[in-house]
Amino acid sequence: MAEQQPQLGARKGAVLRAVVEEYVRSGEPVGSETIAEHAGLGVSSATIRNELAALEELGYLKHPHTSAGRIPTDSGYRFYVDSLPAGGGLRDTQRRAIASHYAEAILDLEEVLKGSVQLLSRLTQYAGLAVPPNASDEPVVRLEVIDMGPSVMVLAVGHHGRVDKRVVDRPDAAVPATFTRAEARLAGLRGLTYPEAQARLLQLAAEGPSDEHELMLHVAETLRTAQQGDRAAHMVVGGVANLADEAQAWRRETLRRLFETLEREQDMLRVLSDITATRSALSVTIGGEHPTTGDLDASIVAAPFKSGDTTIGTIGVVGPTRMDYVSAMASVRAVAKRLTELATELDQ
Amino acid sequence: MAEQQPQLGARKGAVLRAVVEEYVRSGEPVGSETIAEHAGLGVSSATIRNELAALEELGYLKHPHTSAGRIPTDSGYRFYVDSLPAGGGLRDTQRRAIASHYAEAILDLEEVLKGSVQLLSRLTQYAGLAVPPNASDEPVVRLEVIDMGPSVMVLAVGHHGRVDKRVVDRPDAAVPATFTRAEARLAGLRGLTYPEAQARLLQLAAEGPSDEHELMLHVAETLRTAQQGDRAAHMVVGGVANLADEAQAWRRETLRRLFETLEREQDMLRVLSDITATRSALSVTIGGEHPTTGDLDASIVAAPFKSGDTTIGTIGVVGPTRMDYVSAMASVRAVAKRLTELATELDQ
DNA sequence: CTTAGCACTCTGCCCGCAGGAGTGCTAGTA
DNA sequence: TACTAGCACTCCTGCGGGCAGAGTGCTAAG
Repeated sequence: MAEQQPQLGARKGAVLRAVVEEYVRSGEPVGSETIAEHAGLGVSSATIRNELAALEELGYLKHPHTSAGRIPTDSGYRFYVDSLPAGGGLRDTQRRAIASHYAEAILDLEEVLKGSVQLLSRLTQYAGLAVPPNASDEPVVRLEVIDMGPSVMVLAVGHHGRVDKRVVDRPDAAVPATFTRAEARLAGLRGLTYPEAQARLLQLAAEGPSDEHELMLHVAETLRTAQQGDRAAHMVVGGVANLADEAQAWRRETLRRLFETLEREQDMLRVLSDITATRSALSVTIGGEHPTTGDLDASIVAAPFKSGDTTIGTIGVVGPTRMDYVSAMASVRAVAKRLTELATELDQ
Repeated sequence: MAEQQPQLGARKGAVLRAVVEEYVRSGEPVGSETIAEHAGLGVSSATIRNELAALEELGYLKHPHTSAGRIPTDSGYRFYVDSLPAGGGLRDTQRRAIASHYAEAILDLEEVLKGSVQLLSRLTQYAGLAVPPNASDEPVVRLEVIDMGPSVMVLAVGHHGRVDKRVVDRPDAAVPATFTRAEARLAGLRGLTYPEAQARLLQLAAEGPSDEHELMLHVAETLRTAQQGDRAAHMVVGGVANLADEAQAWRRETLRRLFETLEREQDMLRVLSDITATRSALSVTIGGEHPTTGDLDASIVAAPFKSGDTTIGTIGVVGPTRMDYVSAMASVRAVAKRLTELATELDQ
């Protein structure tokens, strides 16, 4: 990472880092004097002023007004984040909180995710969010069509513990025996992956007796949604109250839009998948780097978690661009790591 | 309702109603002049001032400071709400929105609830919330124990379309045949209600072979949680962004606490069950009338919905004490009515 | 019982001003 | 050449005073 960023010269980099850290800490625009005193560079504030002017020229800093200190731009945060060392940054209290949170074994991945999102929001004081696994590579362990009288419930259980249900109209031609036969056929699909089972079902629907036809199509449809769009219905969000904290300087209107965005799960899912598609490990999206976060002054720190070698989901935090990136990144990294261990273990 | 409230005299009542309506509309403390002009009582502002002073004495109004107008106290809102006529109050646009929302038939009650909560939040501009049915009187239509390799998934499906799952440790003594036998036994419980099935399971666990013992206890436990505490996991909340709107005068800190409370589902569930336990139809809780809403300046309007004659859940909205009660009550009443129709129809 | 009239109170806002923070520049120094 | 001290300048912020406005509460009269 640190190699890819434009060269700035060691001191400019140090000054920029100092501005970011001080601004994140205090929330006030940072002046040359403060940096000269605290950053330990051994130069006077006048020299710092020259550097600050240069950094502003380069687009890393900005000025609320003439006689105020500097605050970082999105690019400034970007430079800062890219210049951070790859690991570490976890405070001892955080490390302990993580350890004790996962001390109790929970077997249901969905529950684990909910807990992890809560944990992240407590660790960082931002909002936590997670995209649970979708069902592409997972084997199907159970498919059912349950006669509910006026309707039919279609149920699919995946090997990772995923359960999808849909309630659909009862086909006119269906009689009790239809369900018995259908279930027998469905039992034959166990062990196939979702896409395989879906394909096979379309075939069965075409071949099988006409009263089963419709049922099979419903099951196929259930499997299809389980593989993609339906993830939305299961996005996990927690700790949003943190975003309303006074420490976050969001204007009321921006805050409202932020909450709206968090509720439109489709949007958040697109952001997260955009993020994790481009980068394979821990990724940070800062303000305007993504259109959705841009006009919200929000940043997202997210990391994928895996089972074995395949990525099965994403977990992260949302906070203000003026975020404690060190702590957020360390927390997300650590939680994603634990999740990967857990998921790998649960699946084996 | 209107009979139970303390007698005030017609004009005092009219003045109080005028203050509430004007304050809800404008958000500004209301002065005697405004009322004299708009309320159409045909008396001068001086007379109104006397009435206002009396209403303040009685605890229905308060004064931010000497030279400001009046705003209602919680008791003031209470009087206002109790004096409202029992029905009506739905605007035409709202009526149409409700009709078109339910035009498309959805069979899954859980999905219907999510949609209804969204609908309510849009209708009222507050946050919607709902407690879905628990599983006390419902017949069990399917019970399963699924061998997931290192763990076991217990699955219970209720007749209303409810699905409960739990992932538990795989008993050491279990072999594949254990699951086949267990499922056969579980099939025998179909049609029993949750408590009946639970009782029967404890019996089966005691009688049955030892390798099934543990499985049966897990199933019994799943049924138990489905009947009570577990409801928390399914509380539906929507439109919380509305609460962050500038129109709502909540201080930042109060807003944060409000969001925290909404996230602690247990708390909200207790509030809602407290509410619906005491009143059978549409109920309104205003600020300090309940400890949880008291220091949040929040009110809750909620109504139960039923299937046939039994109450199966609750739906409502949360907003500021300075709420448009007429619109909120009408919307909640109408949505609860539709839900009752739908649930009754789905269950038959 | 109601009302007109009026003195009084308190807020909100505008204004101007002083203080302060921070910059940018220039000239001098290692 | 790179740094620094010094200083003029800019712009925000906070504060006090004064003024207009809203609204009350009281009194006295109808």
